[in-house]
Amino acid sequence: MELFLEQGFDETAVVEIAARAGVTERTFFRYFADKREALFTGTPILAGAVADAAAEATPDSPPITVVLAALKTAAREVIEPRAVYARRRAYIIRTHPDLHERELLKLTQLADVLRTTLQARDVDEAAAAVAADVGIAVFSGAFYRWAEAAGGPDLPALIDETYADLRKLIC
Amino acid sequence: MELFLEQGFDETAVVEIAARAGVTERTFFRYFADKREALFTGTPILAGAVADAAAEATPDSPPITVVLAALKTAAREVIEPRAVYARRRAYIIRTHPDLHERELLKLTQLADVLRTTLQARDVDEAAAAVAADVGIAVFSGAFYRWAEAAGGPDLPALIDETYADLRKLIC
DNA sequence: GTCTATAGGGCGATAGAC
DNA sequence: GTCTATCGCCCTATAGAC
Repeated sequence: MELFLEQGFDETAVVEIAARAGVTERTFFRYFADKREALFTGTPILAGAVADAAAEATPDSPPITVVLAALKTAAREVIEPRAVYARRRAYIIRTHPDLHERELLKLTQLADVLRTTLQARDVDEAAAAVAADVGIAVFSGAFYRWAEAAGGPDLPALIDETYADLRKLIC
Repeated sequence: MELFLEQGFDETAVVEIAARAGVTERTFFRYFADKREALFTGTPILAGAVADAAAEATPDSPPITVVLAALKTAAREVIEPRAVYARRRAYIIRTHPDLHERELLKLTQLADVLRTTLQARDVDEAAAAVAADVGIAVFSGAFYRWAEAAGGPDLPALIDETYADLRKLIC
């Protein structure tokens, strides 16, 4: 992140990152499948928090409630405590299409985690898929607003607002 | 697509594609920014059809109605007539993460087109954004189901079904 | 069209941890 | 003595500069 902020993503070669970390280029690629992956080490942590929160939800809650509550819990536990880092990272990603692309892939993987967790709670496949996708769409919209406006509402509040917008639109 | 189906995406070098097309490698890169782009020549056509259909919708229709109708029209006009091609292409993309990634980016660009079109019709920014995102989520879920099951319902019908699932979930 | 940097993968050698 | 992390050097294809 230091180098990406100093020089830009494209202008930073893997060999430079490796040098600053005190390893060789080859070692970098043992940790990260490609250069972009280095900005996504947090994804499994977020995914784990989301899965845990969803698994622990009270039985018989509607799937969309489970999903949104899990995302809010994860936001509170893993994103808010690293707010400065998360906003810097979001800025780099937002300004580079290749990274944006990778982020979108990670978000669908987060949806997969939610879908699987819901199915393990006996939600049927179609409903689980829709609930997971809607949840991720809401989360991602809310995260975008949150990252833009430091000092505004916190992320769980923005998730609620974004979901309210959605209900207003289609109900 | 011939080469990707014969040998796989990773196993096909740009120089092979260029050779089969009777041009040089350099010429390939004049047409396509990268190897993946060659599978997305249809995106501007789809985006154009969506934008046209959305712009022509009857005034004062609710935004989500405009969006879904535009996507169904575009599906009928540009995807269904090329169904065999579209399913082959979807198969290649689905089985390769790098291509899946690029597809996700193209879908967000399609959402951008819808959002802009809605705003030109005096829909307010937040509502336009949500309607566009929901529309694309529904479209993409429906397209996935359609691509999986040749011989099943057509794409517009699946868009309606997927949207019905969504309403059942959150209304 | 030519020329070049860099991403990214393969593989054997080596050094330290347990 | 085994296991794992890193290195070092090889290679090719992508993609960008001119």
